[in-house]
Amino acid sequence: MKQLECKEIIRGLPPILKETDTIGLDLELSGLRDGQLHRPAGRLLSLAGSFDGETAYIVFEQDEVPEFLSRIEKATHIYHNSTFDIGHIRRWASYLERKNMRDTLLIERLLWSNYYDDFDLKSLVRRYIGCYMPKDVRKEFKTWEGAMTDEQVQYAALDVIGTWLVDKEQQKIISHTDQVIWDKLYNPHVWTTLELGGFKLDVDAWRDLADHNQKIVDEISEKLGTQYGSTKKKLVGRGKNRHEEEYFEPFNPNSHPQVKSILLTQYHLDLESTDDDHIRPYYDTNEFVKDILDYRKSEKQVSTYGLSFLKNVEEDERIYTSLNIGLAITGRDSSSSPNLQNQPHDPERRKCFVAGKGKKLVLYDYSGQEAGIWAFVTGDEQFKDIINNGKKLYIEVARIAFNEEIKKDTDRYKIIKALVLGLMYGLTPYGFARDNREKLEKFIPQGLSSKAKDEAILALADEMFESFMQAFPQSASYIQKLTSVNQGLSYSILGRKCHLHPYDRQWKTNSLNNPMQATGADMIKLAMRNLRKTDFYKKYYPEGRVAIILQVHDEILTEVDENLAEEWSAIQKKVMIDVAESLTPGIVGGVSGGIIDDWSQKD
DNA sequence: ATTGTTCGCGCC
DNA sequence: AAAGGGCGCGAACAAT
Repeated sequence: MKQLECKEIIRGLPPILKETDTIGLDLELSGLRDGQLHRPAGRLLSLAGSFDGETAYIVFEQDEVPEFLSRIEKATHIYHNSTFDIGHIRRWASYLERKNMRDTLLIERLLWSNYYDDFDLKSLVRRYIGCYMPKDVRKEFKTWEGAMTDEQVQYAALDVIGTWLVDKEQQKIISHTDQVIWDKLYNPHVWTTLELGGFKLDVDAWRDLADHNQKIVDEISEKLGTQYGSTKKKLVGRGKNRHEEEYFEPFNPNSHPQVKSILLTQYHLDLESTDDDHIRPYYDTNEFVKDILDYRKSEKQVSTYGLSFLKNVEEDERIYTSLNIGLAITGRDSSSSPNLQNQPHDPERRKCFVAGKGKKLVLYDYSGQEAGIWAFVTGDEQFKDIINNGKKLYIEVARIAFNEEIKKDTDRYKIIKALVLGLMYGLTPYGFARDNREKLEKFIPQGLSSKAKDEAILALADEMFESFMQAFPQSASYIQKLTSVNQGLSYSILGRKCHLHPYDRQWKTNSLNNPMQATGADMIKLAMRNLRKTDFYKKYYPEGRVAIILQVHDEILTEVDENLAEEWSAIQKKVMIDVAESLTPGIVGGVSGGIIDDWSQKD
């Protein structure tokens, strides 16, 4: 394959550009913190730009950044992964939200989500330009000191040439809907994301938790290590002295092969997996299983959520996550470095995430977001009635589909909840029966043989599915419609695409799941954008008195000065509800939450 | 030694 | 044959 070329490199500032110009831009930095590339650390190596796909202009001093930007102010700016570049550029120059900005990475995801799985610039240059783009030089930047070499300058130049060329091709194929989604949702979301505040952590409390769990881990590890360890032989020494020596290798509870082996040889349990679902049933009757599960629980707390997590805490005792915009195939944002979207629910854990001094947290989450979106996309009048009249979803479903009255938190309630949620995501009766075996068992005749029991459980699951379909014909026909023919594409309510591969055995479940998850993703992005557009935010964000901290898919967390909390809380609530009702008109939007001091509190 | 894959598990 | 979806992270294991 032909290598991507740059005709000319001009070391210096670009000319003044016009409104009709587009310029591909890229920063190179050295000394970025490992795994914290989004944080303001490191030294500027270069800022490069190309507005014709042939010539690259490049500067090396941070003092030149403002003048560079001022010369290209009128043009459309193109980045590949804009949050990185813009986040760093803002360290050296004022760089305010602009409409004429595009991002080849994010636009590629809008165009080809779940069709391609590589979205790096090199892949895009290969796909759109048919050229090879060498990337080896990039590794040198990490620790580079002093001026860039000619080879490195060449690399930086090719980056902006590639970005400019790819953008040109993307603009040829982008649909009107994609364009609207970019302009109205994704571009603003980039700027919103750039302004995420840090989440204050109670470091001492975090350490206490780590210590506590470490003790449990050590105890169980010691006990099991000795009890289930084995004697092995190894060769030691050299020449004539080389001989076999016996040694004791302790059992490692972290090793699934070892756990599996013990279960088989000592307890005659031949399981296909040692995960929670498979071994939990033996928790009360098998001490080994109990120890393993207790161990894993605490081990998780000391590994993922242990002392090493504290490397993410910065000098202000805050954690600044990186929000990866629309990275999931459904368009959800994910959080990394560290991931704050999967913090355990234990109150003790959540208590570590606190409001700063003189501040409050404001948290709202969409209540029953899935059900609302389901009611909208299916047009199911019964679902709409349940939601819009504030009735309890699972209790109503039980009444309508099964003609029974159930109470919250009973076994029957849990089963019906699992059925309803599962149906929206493409669950089959088989899967439903498998995952809810123990609960379903209580509703079949007792004293059956194990084979007859399996059959009875599956029959019950089938029957429940059938009853639901009969009772909710509009939902049933929606499911039927989406799973009978693969149209190749699935859409969010805003029209954001997800490709369904014809030979992917998951296409049916994706076609049911994607509109739900993707619309939820649109909703939360829109809500974040609209929060940022409020007068309140525009006034107080620059003063450091309010900031969005995090979104967790159906939940938005902000931090605000104590004396402004009531006002902001009302705004946040209204913005979130309005967004829901604008995306799913005819469905009453609902949120729950309020003002709190730490993340363990609901409101 | 370094890199990639799998498993298991935390969240919505 | 498999049998709701989407993520990120850490440990172990396998391969280079």
